[in-house]
Amino acid sequence: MGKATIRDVSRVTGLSTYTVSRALSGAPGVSADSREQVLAAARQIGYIPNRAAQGLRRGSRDSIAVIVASTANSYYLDLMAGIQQALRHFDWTVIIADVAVDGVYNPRLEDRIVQRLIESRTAGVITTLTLSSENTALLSQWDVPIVFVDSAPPESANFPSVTTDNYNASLMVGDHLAEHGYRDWLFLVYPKRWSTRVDRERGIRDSAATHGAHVEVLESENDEDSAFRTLETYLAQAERIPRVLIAGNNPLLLGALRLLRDRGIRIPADMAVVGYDEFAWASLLDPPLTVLDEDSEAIGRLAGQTLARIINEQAEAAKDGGSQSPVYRVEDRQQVAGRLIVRRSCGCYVDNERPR
Amino acid sequence: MGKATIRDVSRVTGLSTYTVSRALSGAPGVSADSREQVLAAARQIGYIPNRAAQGLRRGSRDSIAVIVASTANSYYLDLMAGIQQALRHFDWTVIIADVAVDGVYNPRLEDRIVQRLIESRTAGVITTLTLSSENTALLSQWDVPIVFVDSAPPESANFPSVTTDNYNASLMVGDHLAEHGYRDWLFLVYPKRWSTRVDRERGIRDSAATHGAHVEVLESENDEDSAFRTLETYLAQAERIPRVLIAGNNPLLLGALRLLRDRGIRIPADMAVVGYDEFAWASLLDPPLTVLDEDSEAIGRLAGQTLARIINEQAEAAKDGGSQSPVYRVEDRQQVAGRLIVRRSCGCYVDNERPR
DNA sequence: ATCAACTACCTAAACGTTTATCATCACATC
DNA sequence: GATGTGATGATAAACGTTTAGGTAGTTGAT
Repeated sequence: MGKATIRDVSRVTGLSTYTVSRALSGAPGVSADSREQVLAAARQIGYIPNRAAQGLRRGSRDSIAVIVASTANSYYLDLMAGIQQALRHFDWTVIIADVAVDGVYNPRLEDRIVQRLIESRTAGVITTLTLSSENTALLSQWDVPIVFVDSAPPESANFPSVTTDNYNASLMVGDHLAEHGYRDWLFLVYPKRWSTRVDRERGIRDSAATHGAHVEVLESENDEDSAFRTLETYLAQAERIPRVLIAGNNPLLLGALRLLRDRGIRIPADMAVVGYDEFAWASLLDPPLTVLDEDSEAIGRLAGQTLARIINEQAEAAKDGGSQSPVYRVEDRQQVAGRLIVRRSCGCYVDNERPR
Repeated sequence: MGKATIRDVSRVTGLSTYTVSRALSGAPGVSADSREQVLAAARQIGYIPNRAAQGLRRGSRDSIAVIVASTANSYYLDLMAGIQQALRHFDWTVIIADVAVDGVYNPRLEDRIVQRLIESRTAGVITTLTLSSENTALLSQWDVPIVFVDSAPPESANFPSVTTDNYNASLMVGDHLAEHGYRDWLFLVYPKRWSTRVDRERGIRDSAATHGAHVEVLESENDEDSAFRTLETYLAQAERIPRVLIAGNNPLLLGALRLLRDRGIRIPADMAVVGYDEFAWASLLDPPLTVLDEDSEAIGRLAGQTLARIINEQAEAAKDGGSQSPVYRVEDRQQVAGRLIVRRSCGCYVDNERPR
């Protein structure tokens, strides 16, 4: 049949819906006998509870949303894995909300999605980008906790955040390049909407300053094709090619590598290359790539744990008749250290990746 | 406040909840004046409808689930992009349900997730793996349409499916290898649970038979590490290394390439390599990889379109008092042609990837 | 025998919507 | 003046759960 309700179970067993409900949820106040009966009957008629009704009645919120802009970056896969890991033992459904259409960020879609999340009374949000202030406010108004990952939260409400320590990461990159003696760097980077940009750029600039290197910052849209074209245009008008290319993230790296290959620019002989974000194929490229590894799985795990804790505390407080709004702690602004994986594209001849 | 209900809007405007409801949904039977008032009031007090209540009352189902096993394969990204594209203009929420824990498929999790999908009265399911027959039956019982992508549906109910034409794809691979004169192939492949395995293997075997080549089929679990170890064990006991390695999918390819690099086996001089599934870095590897491209975005698009049509037809039929169960058509078993992208790992010296 | 304290269960009212049914009013028609 | 006809809106009953408040029945102490 396919649509048995709790009342059907009640009818079949001759017990009230109250008893059935308690029996099914494992709550006390039901004899072992009755419980047995209920479970048997439920199985027999194929009863499966209706989540919408449950949610409505208990005012429960049962899903968690991860907001991303264009999942095309494989970095999200690791992030998601971490999040799933942290939330595995809770009973939330994790949903991915992509605010990009055909790979490019779309503010109207962001609005629509946030609206939608509130409509379905989402329990919490993990966002990989700085949401519009309207949307942040809206979510807060509806008491939906937000955790920012690899993106800057608005200063206002000390929102929790988990971020790579991008500034120090950039210093590591810069210092390593300086050790090679390179003094002429090109930093190809995505727009400031992805706020990690700020710290990454600051680190690179500071490091350059320290070592007396010159750094050019070249902004591209956050996708492979834009990176290709931006770099193409830049090289066309540059007097000489920079000694080093630093790619702000994976898609940009990909676009850049394509261009360099087409141009026949040799790595690292003509131009050394360093990327942000480790990825599966990095060690198999020609040459193997030196990258700054973000450990996005750890970031995801941390974000998931933090969000879970906040939601649970919030539920606790609400049960005791306290405030509905989530409580954020100062120590929930967390940074995860990155690490530099040195391979050959920077000019080193070592390959420190161990086989597994 | 953050929890205005339709009754609050009703109170503020002095109109009944009936009128408010109709006004908000844009249904007829409300004067322009009242509608105006309602909208203004709703905005003013920050009313946002409660999806659970709506769903409960109208019995509507508003999300679509994509079931995958371990998203770690980047092929899913393209697939998802295609699905999202097809469903963009409908009002469903697309959720990803991963039935793998830490990257390995978990049958208990599959059960739990299907249960969950029914609890939340999911509108439809796209699955990338052949679900257990219990779960397929369960979903059918609850009238949830299922579309299988790159996986074999059970023969029973002529479920719709969208698949690469794996048999012909494998013939293409085999034929190309034969042209090179290779006669000793190793096919490294994932378990039969991912049912594309069957056609892929059949194609390879048939092609080998046609060309008088010998093919060894080596089964590994569906992840990088297993592939590495399986191949390692195989090579340890093999008399000589095969002339060709065909990797059944991306994670296996990755594991295999790692091993070959560690062993110092040169590609294609010692061993030619061909993979299934195109991916962004394929052309940048050393050597650039010859792969069979699946066009998973097209597959996703097709699957999304098909599912949308079926759900809508189902809703239509239900409205006219007809049957609730989805109607599947024979022509919804669709195949998408693959194409061989020839680069260098197979032994060819051309690189036919055009720069963009 | 009375009362208290359980246990096991029931009845009925919620939760926030949509909608079937009914009511009212204005106007036109005869 | 009686009647019909649309338009607009109100009332109340659903949808499938959970749960507050209550009622029996049993047991044990007094």
